[in-house]
Amino acid sequence: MAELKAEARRQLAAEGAAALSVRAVARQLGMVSSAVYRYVRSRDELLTLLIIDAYDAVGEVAEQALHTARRRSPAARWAAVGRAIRDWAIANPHEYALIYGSPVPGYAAPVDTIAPATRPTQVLVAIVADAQSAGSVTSHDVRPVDDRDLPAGLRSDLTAIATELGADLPPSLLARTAIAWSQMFGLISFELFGQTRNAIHHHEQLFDVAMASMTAYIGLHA
Amino acid sequence: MAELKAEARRQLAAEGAAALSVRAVARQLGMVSSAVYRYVRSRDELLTLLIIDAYDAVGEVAEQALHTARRRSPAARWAAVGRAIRDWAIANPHEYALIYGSPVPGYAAPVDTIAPATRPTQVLVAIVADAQSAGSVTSHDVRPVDDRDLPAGLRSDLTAIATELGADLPPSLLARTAIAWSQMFGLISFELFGQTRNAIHHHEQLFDVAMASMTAYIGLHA
DNA sequence: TGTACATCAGTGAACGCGCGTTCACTGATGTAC
DNA sequence: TGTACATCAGTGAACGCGCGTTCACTGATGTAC
Repeated sequence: MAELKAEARRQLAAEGAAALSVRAVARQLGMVSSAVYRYVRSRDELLTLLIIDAYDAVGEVAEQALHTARRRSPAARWAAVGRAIRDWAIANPHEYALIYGSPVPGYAAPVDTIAPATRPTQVLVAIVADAQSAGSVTSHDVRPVDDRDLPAGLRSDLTAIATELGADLPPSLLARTAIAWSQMFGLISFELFGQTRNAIHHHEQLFDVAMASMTAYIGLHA
Repeated sequence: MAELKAEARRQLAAEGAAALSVRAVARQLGMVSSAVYRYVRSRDELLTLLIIDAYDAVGEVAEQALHTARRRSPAARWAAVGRAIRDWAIANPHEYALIYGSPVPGYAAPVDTIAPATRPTQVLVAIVADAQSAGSVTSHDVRPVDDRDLPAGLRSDLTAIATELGADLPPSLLARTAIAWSQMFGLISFELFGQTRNAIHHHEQLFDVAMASMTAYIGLHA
């Protein structure tokens, strides 16, 4: 089973999710294709395993980075986690694409993927929540400044998310966090998917500037 | 030829890029698969046509939105273009995924796609450049405030981009634009690719808040 | 200690499928003299 | 006005391929009495 997953991961890394096939995995493992069905109900289930693994891997990396940076400032912690996620994405582009890229056609993510999917997000939210409860989030003039800047529907979404994550975060702060969070993944995706090819060459520098910028935008102190 | 592209687009919309096949297109058109080769050298060329069309479509939509909002404030123009891009993405999710999602495995984008790919970006940059040359960009305290906040490598990338686009933009301002730009596409991708499923339900409201937030961040006045 | 039996990993053949691409061809339409 | 010829859109068969999945099976390993 471990070998199967390892080989599937290898093929994912080499060719991408679309090219992942039960037969190729079996071939590489020196067995007949039907033998794989002893371990896995279908190709989709194999894909699900890989998706969960990928979320766990990036979640692990994020948690590890936060732990290492735990004594530093909130802004430094956010940047450290961001950099760790980016490094992981660059090292594992197909795994990144599998979970943060376009959905695999015809594949519907089962419930088992939900929990691992939230791991990296939880790490980022925890940084902001900690800073907030330590009273160190700076107020500034870039909206949403406070909860009155948010329409009711969005405000209730954000309140529900905060409750779900057990974080005591005002919706406006969580909104800024979500915006910074999507900025981060947007930038990684642009870099990885080639959108900035021929234009940006110093991606790491841009990423660092973006992290500094976005932490200031959220209100995390340096 | 027009019918061929139309049918290919229809299949792309229905099933996604991975499922797009020469044979299926031919079948739908009531002809034999080999007939398609009279119009198109290979499946990859067909894909390239669709990619160019998609970039042109979203570019067109962005340009149109800017034109309609041309008398409004820079911030309102940015938001209008953003909303237009998001609307287009929601209406054409597979086309969006084709150009802004994970790259199609085994497909290498040819040179012909470069020019159309820059169209939406150019619209956004133009808004900022206009505001800048009108002297209406607000300075603020979120880095990068000025060019000294940028490392040399990134600064030269950004200078080159400004020159390329014929825009007179200081690197720091272009950096903020790029960050806001990737925020916007990150948010659209998260929404479209299901990353915020079960958490955010009022995507449009979040998007509008993000646009307001990011224009303030760039320094565009409302 | 030895035997009968169950479990389990993996085999091999087959199913029906769709794919991209090549190739020699047909028959209708248009053009030149 | 009529005929010979070229162009062109599309045909039909074939190539070789890889895929997911099912099914009855074999043979080794482990377990119970």
